[in-house]
Amino acid sequence: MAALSPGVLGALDPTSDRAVFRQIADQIREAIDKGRFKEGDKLPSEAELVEHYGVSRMTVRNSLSILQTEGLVVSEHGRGVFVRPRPPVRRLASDRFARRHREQGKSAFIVEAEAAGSKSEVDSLEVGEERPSQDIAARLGSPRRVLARRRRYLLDGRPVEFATSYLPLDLARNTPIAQPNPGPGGIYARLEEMGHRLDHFDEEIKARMPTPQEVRTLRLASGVPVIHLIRTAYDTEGRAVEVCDTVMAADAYVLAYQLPAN
Amino acid sequence: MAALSPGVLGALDPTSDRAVFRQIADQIREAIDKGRFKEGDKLPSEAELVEHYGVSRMTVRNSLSILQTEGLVVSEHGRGVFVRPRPPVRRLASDRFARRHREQGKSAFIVEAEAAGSKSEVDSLEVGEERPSQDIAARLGSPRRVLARRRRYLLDGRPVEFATSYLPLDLARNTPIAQPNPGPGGIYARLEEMGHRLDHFDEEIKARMPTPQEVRTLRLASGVPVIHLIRTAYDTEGRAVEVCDTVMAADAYVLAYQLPAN
DNA sequence: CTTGCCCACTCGTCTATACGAGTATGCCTG
DNA sequence: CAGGCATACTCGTATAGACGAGTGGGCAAG
Repeated sequence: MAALSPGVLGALDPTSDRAVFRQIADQIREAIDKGRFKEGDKLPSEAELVEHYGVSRMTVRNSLSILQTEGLVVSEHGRGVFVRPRPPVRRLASDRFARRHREQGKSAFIVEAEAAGSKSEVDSLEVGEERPSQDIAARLGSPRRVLARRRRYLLDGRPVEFATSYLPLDLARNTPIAQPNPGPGGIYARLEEMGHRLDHFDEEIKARMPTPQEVRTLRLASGVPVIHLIRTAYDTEGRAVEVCDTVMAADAYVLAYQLPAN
Repeated sequence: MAALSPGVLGALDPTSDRAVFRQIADQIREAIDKGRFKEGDKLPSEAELVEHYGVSRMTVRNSLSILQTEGLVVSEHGRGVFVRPRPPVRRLASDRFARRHREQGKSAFIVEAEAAGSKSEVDSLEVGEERPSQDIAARLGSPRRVLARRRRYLLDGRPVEFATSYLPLDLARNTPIAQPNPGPGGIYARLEEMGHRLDHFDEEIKARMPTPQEVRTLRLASGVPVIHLIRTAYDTEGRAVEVCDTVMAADAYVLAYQLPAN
């Protein structure tokens, strides 16, 4: 039961006014930053840390909970506390909705995933009519009812994104868009076939901590924020034809945009 | 000392297998969501919650710490625990670096802030030469040394963003760009005057929890992630002339992009 | 050899207590 | 009335102990 990780963690400074649990968190954080604990490594158990620092278990747990909310470590019941592995990230390029991609027939998500060598799935597909929230209604020009298409995307079995598309009912009712599978190229291809040639998209991006519901849906570790993206699609007549509300696990994504300088 | 918030919080379900501290957190969260506690409101004190639920103080604190990491509440030593107020949000439009804005002479940040009726400041401006990190070097075409310009932006006295611009030394040395104040229109205006007509920007966006250093610099409440934006500016010859690394308080920003559909 | 159980070790939940430190209020003093 | 102090109330830090529940390895029985 002696120090299982000899020399990796130092001693406390009793003269410091920094709280003990913060000092412990600082030392572990530094050890991770410097690579003395690597991705996936098991940290010393709570009991070992109690032993090493001569503090009570609650103090140690307090330290570990700090590192957990920072997203540095994850704890697994019955197994230990581990340095959080950095998952592969998906890069979302700003041209992912370009017409030329649509014309190839596959959905943007699947094309990109396959290019990255990952296995992708889409599940919990729900399609139905509903009353839009105030925010969605405002973006769509205040329709009374909308068609909502909900789906969750998984990458190599891990849920990474949950998205809902909203379309005005007068536009989507009794069309392939109201079917679970709207056909090759997705709903944007169908919209264009129906005469709504797409002109541009507006995207709004926020980041925040997930709600408990989002934690479940995306199986998020603690300390992982979400990226909340709201995209509005406009046709060439300036009408908003779709709003897509997407919540992404922030540790699985990097968004890329290209902006002209003029 | 009776229930100071009569009826707002319910009772525990002893038959539930949901942990007590989670049930308490659930009830407070629901009360906030439904508006029974409003922004800035003081929650019942820990002692009152202990009384109300008949649990120990550590259990109550555990509940509150959940809500804190979710970003729903903030605690203030000696005062109480409060529903976190949603700060005013700065909207960053994707045309904020358009040439027409530059030609007006003011920096993008200040122009936007004034338009929104906020008072803006820039502080901790540091300009100096340094060795670039591996990542920055790769984006700039592997220069050995770079000019770094660091600054922090404040809105109505609150720090919201910390940014560092990196430029290849051969391009920036002995130019106004190496001065603390580069003059009207900022460094992009100077670059264009020097013959580097800007063509486009690449922006990469990630979200994550802040480091302790970022918590201090941006005075972040717990439960607030950061948005990490890395922008690379290219001139018309395809050369990367600047990389700007920006860390933003996520609760203060919404990023907006417009994408063409073709 | 395989199956199943037990046990040791891990983190999860909860209690009870103590003292420290920051804040606000009101009273007392000058 | 102004200033300062006492006090009560707030959250912060830390201890010690108890039991529960998930995991994994080893041992024993079949």
